[in-house]
Amino acid sequence: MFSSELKKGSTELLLLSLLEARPRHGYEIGKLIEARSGGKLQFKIPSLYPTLSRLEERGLISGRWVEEPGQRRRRFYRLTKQGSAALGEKRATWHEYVATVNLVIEPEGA
Amino acid sequence: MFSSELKKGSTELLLLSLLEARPRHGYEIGKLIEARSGGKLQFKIPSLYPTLSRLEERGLISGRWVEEPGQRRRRFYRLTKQGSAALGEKRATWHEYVATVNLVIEPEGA
DNA sequence: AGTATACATATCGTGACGCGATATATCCAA
DNA sequence: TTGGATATATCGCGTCACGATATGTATACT
Repeated sequence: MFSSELKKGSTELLLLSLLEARPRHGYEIGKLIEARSGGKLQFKIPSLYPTLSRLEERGLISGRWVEEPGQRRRRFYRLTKQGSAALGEKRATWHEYVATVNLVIEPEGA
Repeated sequence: MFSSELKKGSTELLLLSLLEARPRHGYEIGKLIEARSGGKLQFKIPSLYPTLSRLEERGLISGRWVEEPGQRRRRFYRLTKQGSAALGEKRATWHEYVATVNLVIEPEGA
C-alpha cells in the first residue's frame, strides 16, 4: 500500500510503540501493525527481525526466548527504560515532522 | 533537525508542492523549504539536483535554462500536467500514511 | 585590490534500511 | 498428506538523502 521509502523513517517508532503495552514477539508485531491499520500498513515480517536486532543492540528493547509446550520457540521483546524514553522522543519528532511537512506542502493560499 | 531516513519518503512531495504555484530553480526550492518550515526542515541543496533530474526524467516536471544578465544561468522547473496529477496523489497518500501511522502508534487507551 | 559570502549547479561514493527471495521448522485442519 | 498459519533467520538488492568536492558568478565588505 505505501512505498518502502515512505515507511523508512517510521518503522522503529511503530515497533517501539507496539511494545509499550506489553512484550511481544516479532511475528505478533507484524500482524498487529496490519490489524491496527485495517490492512493498510503491512510489512514483510522477515524484514522486521533485523530492525528488532538493531533496537536490541542499542538497548532500546530486550529480548528473551520463551518456549511453551505445543508452540515453537518465540523471542519476546520488552521495552527497556531507555527504549521508553526513546519512544517518547520518536513520537514527538514524528508529530513535529508531520506538522512541518504539512506546512511546506500546503497549497498556496490554503 | 530531522533524520534523513524520515525525510526519504517525502522529498519528492515537497519539491512538487513548491513548483505548484510557479516555476522555480533548485536553489530557490531548497531555500524555500527552509524558510517555510521556519528553519526546521533543511536539505543539503546539492542533494536536491538528482531528485529534480529524476522527476524530470519521469515527466513530472520540465526544466529550462534561463540566462539573465548579471546572473549565472539557472534551471527553472515547472510542474507538468502529469506532475500535477502525481502531486495530488502524493499529497493524498501522505495524509493517509500519516493517519495510518498515528493509528498504530497511539498509546494504548488513548 | 583582495577576500569573504551568497548564489547556483553538478557529480561521486557512502550508509541506512525495507524488500524480495529463500530456508527452516512446528502445529493444525481439511 | 497436503496446505496454510505460525515463527525466526539471512542474504543480496535498490533507492535515496547525505557528505564531500568541484566549479563558477555576483555582491559586499575591508
